[in-house]
Amino acid sequence: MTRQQAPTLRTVATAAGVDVSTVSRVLNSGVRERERWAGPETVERILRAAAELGYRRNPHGASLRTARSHLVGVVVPRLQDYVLATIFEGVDQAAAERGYAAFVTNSLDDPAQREARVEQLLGRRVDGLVLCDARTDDPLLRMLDERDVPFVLALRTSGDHVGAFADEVLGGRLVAEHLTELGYRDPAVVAGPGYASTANDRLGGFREGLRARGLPLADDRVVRTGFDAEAGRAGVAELLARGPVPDAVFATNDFAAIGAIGALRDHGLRVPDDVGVVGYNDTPLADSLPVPLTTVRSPTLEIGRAAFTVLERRLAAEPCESLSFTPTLVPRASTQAVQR
Amino acid sequence: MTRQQAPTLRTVATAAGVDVSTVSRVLNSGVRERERWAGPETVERILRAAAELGYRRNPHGASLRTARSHLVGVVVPRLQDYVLATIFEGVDQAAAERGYAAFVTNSLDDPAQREARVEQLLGRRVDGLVLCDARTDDPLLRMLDERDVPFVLALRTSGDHVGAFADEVLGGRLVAEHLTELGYRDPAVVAGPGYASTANDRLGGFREGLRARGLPLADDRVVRTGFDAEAGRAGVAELLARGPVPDAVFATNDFAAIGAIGALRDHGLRVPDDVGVVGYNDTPLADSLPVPLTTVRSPTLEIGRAAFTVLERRLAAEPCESLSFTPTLVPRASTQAVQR
DNA sequence: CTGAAAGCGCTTACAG
DNA sequence: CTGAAAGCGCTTACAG
Repeated sequence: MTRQQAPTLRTVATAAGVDVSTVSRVLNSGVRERERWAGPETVERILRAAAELGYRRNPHGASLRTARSHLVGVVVPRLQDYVLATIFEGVDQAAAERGYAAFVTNSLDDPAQREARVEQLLGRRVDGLVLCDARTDDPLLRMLDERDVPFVLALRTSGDHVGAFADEVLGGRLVAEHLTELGYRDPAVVAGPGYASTANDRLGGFREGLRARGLPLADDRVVRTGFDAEAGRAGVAELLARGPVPDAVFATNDFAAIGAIGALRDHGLRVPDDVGVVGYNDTPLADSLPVPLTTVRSPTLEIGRAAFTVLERRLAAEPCESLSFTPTLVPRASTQAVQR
Repeated sequence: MTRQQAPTLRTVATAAGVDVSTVSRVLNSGVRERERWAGPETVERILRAAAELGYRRNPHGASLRTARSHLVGVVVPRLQDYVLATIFEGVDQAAAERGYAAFVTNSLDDPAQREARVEQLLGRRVDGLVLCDARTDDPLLRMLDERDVPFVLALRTSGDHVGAFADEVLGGRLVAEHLTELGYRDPAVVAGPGYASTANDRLGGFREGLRARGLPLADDRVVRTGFDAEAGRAGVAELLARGPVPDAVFATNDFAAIGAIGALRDHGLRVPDDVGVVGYNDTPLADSLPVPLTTVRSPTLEIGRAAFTVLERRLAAEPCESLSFTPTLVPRASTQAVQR
C-alpha cells in the first residue's frame, strides 16, 4: 500500500499549530461566521494548511458524531425508465448542491422488493427518502410515518403525503382538448396501472375534458396496462380486439405510445392518417420518431429538484407543502385535423 | 421527536448480558465460524436479543473503525441512457448481494464534470469506482492509478485497464455479415463519438467485416456523432447531403437508429424498402417500433454485474483480469433481402 | 478567541 | 470462550 494516509483534522491542526476543535469550527463555518470563531490570522493558517494537505472531511466520523449522514435514498419503479432517471437526476443535482449524496434503487413497483430496498437504505442511515413509486393505497407510507422516517413523494401522489408533483389531471385535459379540437370523436386510452396516481389522473383529466365537450369516454375505450412499449403494444391489440377502430389513442406514456404505433401498424393502420396518437412526457425520442409524437411535456427534472427541496425542509422540521408543476401540450405530426 | 433511539451494539450487549465485543464478533461472523467465537447458548442469546431489538449495525461506526465503507461509486455518461441505466442496475445488484451500496453519477462525457464527480465520490469515501465513461485517451485513469484509487472500467475500454466489456468488434462484424448476406452493397455508418471505444470498435469490426467480403467502407460513408436519437437524425442528414443514398445505415446505438429512421423518412425513404437500418443494444423499444429494428444484443446487465465482481477482486488485492461478453445479432424487419 | 475533553458506534488486537 | 481497552475522525458543550 503506497496510498498515503488521508489527512485528518489532526493533521491539519498540527500543521496549523492549533487544536482540532478550532480547525473543525473554522472549516465548518461559512466565510461570514468564521470570524466569530477564530482570529483572521488563525483562519488563514488553517485554511492554507487544509488546502496544502488536501484535507477532506471524513463523512463517517462526522455522521457518527452528529447522527446525520447527509445521505438520501431515492426509490424509483425502475431507473431504466427515462422519466424516472430524469427525476433522479433532479434529486441528485439538488442534493449535491446542498452537500447531500443520493442513493437510487429500483422497487419494480413490487411491494416486497420495495420494502426490502427501503430497509436497505435505512440501514445505510439515509437522513430521508424520496419515493417515486407511491401507490394509491400505500401501507408502506403509513409504516414510515409511524417510524418517523422523513420522506417525500415525487411524481406519484398518495393520500395527502407531501412531495413534488405535476398537475396530471390538467395534462389529461390538455390531451382531450387537443384531440377534440382537431375533430377526433372516438378516442381510446391506453393507461398505466391503477396503483399509479399519474395514470389515474391523466385518465381522469382526459375523461373529464371529453365529457366537458359532450363526448363521454366509454369503459371499453380504456385499457389499463403498464408504462413501457410492450404495454402499449398489448393495450392497442386489446382495444382492437374489443371492437371498432378508435380514431385516436392516448397512451399515458411515450414508450407506450411507441408500442401503440407499432401495434396499429401491425393491423394495417397508419398514424396519423387512420388513427391519431398522443403520448406523455415528451421523451427526446418523441421528436425523432419517424412520425413525431404529439405528447405532454412535464418538467420532470424540476420535479426531482423540488422533491429534494421539500425533503430538506422536512429534515429541518420546517413546515412544508407540496410543490406542483404545470404540464404543456406539444402538438406534433402524430395527430392532425380530421378530414370528414 | 418520538423516534426511538436506534439500538446499538451496547443495547444488544446489555440485553444479552455480554460484552459489546462479543456481540460484534458473533454478529459479524457467518453461521459456521460463530461457534469459534462464543458458546452456542451465548450465540443464541445474542441473536435473539438483536432480532428482538431490531438491531442494525451503524455503518458509519464500522466504516470509521475499519476504513472501509462498503460503498462504490459508478460514473456513467448519462443515466437517462437506457444502456447505462442497465449497466448501473447490474453493478448495483451485484454490489447489494455482497453487502455494498452504490452511488451513481453523470459525467456527461465532460472531463471537467467527470473529475468533479469522481472527487465527490472519493470525498464520500467509496472503496472503489466503476467507470463507464472511459476515453480512448484518458488522463483521469492515470491520475487515479497514481493515487492508488481502486477502479475498474465497464463497457468502454481504455488502454489495458481492467474491467468488464463486450466484444464490440465482433458486434460490428456481425452487422457487416448480416447486411452483406442480405445483399446490401453500399452501407453507411452513423457512429458514436471517437472518444468512446465502443463506437470505434463497432465501426472497426464493421469495416473489417465488409472488407473481408470485398466491400471496403469509404470514409464518406461514415459519420461520427453521438449516441442519441438526435445524433442519428443529424448523422443521416449529413450522409444524405454528402452524396447518393446508401442502401443501409448502421447506427451504433438503437436510439441513434430511431433518429436515423426519422431522418430517412423525412427524405421520403422507406425502411426497409429503400434503406435497411441496423441499431445496437437491443433496447426494449427495438422490438416494439412500427418497423421492428434489427440490432445487436449485448448483455449489459451482465457487464454491470461483472464489473462489480472485478472491482471486488481488486479491492481484495486479488489478481484480476477483464471479463468479456459476446454479443449476438437480432434480425428484424428493418433489414430484408435486397431485391435487384 | 482557543483548547481540552467527551463520546458517537464500531472492531480488533490483547489478555485471561 | 469472553471481556476490557483503545481508537477510528469528527463535533460540541464547557471552560477559560
